[in-house]
Amino acid sequence: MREKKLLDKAYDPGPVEARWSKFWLDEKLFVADVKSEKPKFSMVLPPPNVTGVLHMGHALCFTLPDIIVRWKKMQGYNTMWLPGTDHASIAVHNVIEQSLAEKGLSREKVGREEFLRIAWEWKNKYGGVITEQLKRLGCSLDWSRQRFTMDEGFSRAVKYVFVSLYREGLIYRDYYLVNRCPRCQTVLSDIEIEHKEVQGKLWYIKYPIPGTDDGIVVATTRPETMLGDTAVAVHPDDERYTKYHGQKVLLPLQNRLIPVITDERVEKDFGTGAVKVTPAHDPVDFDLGKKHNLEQIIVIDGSGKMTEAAGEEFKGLDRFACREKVVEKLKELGYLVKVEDYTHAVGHCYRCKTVIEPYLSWQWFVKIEPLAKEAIKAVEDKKIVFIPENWTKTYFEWMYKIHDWCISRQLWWGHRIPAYYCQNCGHIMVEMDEPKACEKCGGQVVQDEDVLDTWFSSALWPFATMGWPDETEDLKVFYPTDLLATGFDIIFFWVARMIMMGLKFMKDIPFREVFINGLVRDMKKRKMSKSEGNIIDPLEMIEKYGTDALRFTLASLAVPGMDIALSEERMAGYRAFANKIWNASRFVLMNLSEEPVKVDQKSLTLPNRWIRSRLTKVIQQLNASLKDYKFYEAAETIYHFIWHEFCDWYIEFIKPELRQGNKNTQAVMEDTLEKILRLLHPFMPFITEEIWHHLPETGKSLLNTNWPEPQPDWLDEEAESTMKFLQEVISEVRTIRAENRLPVKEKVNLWIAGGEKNRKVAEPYEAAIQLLAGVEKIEYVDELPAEKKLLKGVAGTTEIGLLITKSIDLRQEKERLEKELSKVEEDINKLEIRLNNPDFLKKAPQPVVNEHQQRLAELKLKKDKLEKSLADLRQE
RNA sequence: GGGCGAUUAACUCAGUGGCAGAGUGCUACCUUCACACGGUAGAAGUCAGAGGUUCAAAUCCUCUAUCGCCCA
Repeated sequence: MREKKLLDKAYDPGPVEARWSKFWLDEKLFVADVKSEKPKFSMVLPPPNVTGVLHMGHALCFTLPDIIVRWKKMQGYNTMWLPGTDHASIAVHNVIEQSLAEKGLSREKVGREEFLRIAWEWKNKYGGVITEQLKRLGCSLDWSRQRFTMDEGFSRAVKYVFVSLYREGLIYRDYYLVNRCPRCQTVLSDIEIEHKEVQGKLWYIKYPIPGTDDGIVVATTRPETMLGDTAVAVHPDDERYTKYHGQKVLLPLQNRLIPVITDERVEKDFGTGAVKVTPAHDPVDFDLGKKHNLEQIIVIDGSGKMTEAAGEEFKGLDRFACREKVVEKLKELGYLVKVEDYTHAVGHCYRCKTVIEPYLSWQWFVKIEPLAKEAIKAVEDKKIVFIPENWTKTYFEWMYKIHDWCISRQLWWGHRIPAYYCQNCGHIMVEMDEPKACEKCGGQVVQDEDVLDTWFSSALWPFATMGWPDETEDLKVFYPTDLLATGFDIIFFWVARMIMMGLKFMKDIPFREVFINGLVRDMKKRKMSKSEGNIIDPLEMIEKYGTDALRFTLASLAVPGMDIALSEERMAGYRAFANKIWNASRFVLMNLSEEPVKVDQKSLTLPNRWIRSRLTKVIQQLNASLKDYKFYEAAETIYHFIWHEFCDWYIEFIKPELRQGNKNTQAVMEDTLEKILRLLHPFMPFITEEIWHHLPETGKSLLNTNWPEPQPDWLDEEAESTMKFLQEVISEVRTIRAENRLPVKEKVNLWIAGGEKNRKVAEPYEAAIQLLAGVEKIEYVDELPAEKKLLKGVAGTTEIGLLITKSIDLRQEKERLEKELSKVEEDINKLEIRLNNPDFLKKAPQPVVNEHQQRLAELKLKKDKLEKSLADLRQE
């Protein structure tokens, strides 16, 4: 006797998830074995910000690869999926500064050391939130290998990379115009700037020629920068300005004489064709200034305030206040010619949305071209492939016109730049360890105040997490990784840079495939954002619908290359699916045989042959879909199979056999459910694990079982077509019933035409037909008698009739048949047009023609039968 | 301005040349002994528009319109 562990009537995800989550971790089921003989499958998790809380984007980006990892693990791979968090320089910095501000403090007041102490304390306290949330998603992450981008080993790797690149000349320091966020008080790289269309103005300002009434009118969107102008530029071919070449104009408000220069880069069509040149505050002007040897006058400082150089009147003003004052002043003095509305793109800080200020300063840069070249080649040679493939183009577009990467940040939380300056002679030393004194003059050294861009360290994630620069076992076994799953928004920030750094320092690609998932949006396809208030919180969804439902929803919506419009209803639908599986399993468990039984493949009844044939095809389909990361297709396949084949037909069909105590059917039923649980496990790990443990004779974890192999000898086309016929008969009876308002309780007698042939097929399964169609008695006849009072229908090409006792409204029945007839006639018409076309017969492939002909023949048969039934009806 | 993508049932979306599909919602009936988080049946489409290629187009090509995103 086997122990029967029955299930409750409804599935309650909460306790089940808590239990298995803990079990998987306690039993270390996700921990990879570096000594394993199995082939490896490795991934690194895109490290979420340590400040972060789980949002739907994470949920998607982590659920999809988890499906792959669990699938691979069950397929016998030694899987390793490495988790961790990112130190998120600016984000943490902002948090700490804010908390200081609340206490009336500032980072300057507490000092660097204390600031970092507070930051670490904060990290240790709150940094684990997102990791705990990740565990609730059920991701099979190897927590024994968890890393943090600022842990000791990682910091060493970062320093090592900086020092090597510097020594190779790929990192340099330069006085350059960079993007600075006046609020975050740091510079940013090009790609950390978001360009947004802004309704602004175009101010036309006259710069007079001294001693005349004449002058040059320039147009600008930023009048406040005029205080730092050092030239006016025109196009050399612009005849309007030829006479001014080589002249000087007077800069209003500052009363400085500045030259008129010529340059091809000036757009003749913009404004008046003459532009002011502010080398210290505009990227184009910066280049012009270098080319024409112009002075760089800084009039706006790093906080967005006007400097001394802006003049007594403006100094200390905020840049926008200054703009107003400059405009007012110009107007007053008669220099303002006109003002136009003007829409243009303005750079904003990607973190705090403040308008970026171009800022002239000493910064560190990575010389990117040599690195990019290799990274482009790796993708060109298809050593790394993007999925979907069209992201390759986006990657190339960016890589071809890539700029040097500004990596210094004026923040304290992060990897401090290992550059040391001699206070005596100014010599720069870049070292792993702090030098005691200047190597040249023996003078005292101070370390660079700045830290590195967070992405500089994330770029090392795939190998620094595995112990690099040491030659570890992990690196040998698990690098390069097989797959990286991430969002398209960080292809530039992260993916491209990992490729560059991986190729540079590991001499090998960091991953073979990059799966780019879509963005999760709301039902109106808007981005989810706090300010819109349209956030769907994954944790809330987990509470309401269960993790499995959330995971399945995300999988079913994950069409590669498409954004996801998420809705709660969908999740409710998949919670219902979970409940459906639960109850189907409940049924199976209630009907399990007392003794263990083996399936006898040779003597299976139809439904068993059918379900095993279908199961095999489903496994094949799932493998194909998952191989191509078509999660939606895989989800749909398993959903349809479980609900609409296993539950709707198989279970219903075998009920009579179970009542008769058919042991072989019990065995197939149990075996099929067990395989279903395995197939569904990657998508819905919790409920499947729970149900599986209710089955007798299982093991430690479903995760340790093998992914079912398709069994070619289970394929059974004959069983599938017979089953189809029986399904059609049952459906037709149900349709006739429904259309004629015959409740299931009123038993009817069923007549099936087709004589002995159909008797042979249907007779063994009469019990099932009776049960599923509400039939009392089944009669087999060659043809349905015309004189009988039968409600007639056509199942496939077989005529069936329902003999009823009570009289019903025949008008209903007539309408039904007429409607069906007209549909059939329409289809016949379409097919005939095609089949009467000689070109079609000549040019279409033979199988297609055959298929059309066969379909037409079947439809004609059906039409005849429908017409006959209608005629009978009219006679009554 | 350059690039990418979308437009299919009321909604959200599958569908890469050969019968127009799914889920949800809707309508009607049914509390049948796994499940009302359920069952059965049904209605529902100018596949954005125009042209072209083809025996055959939702699918390939061209143009147009609308909407999104990325980069200047």
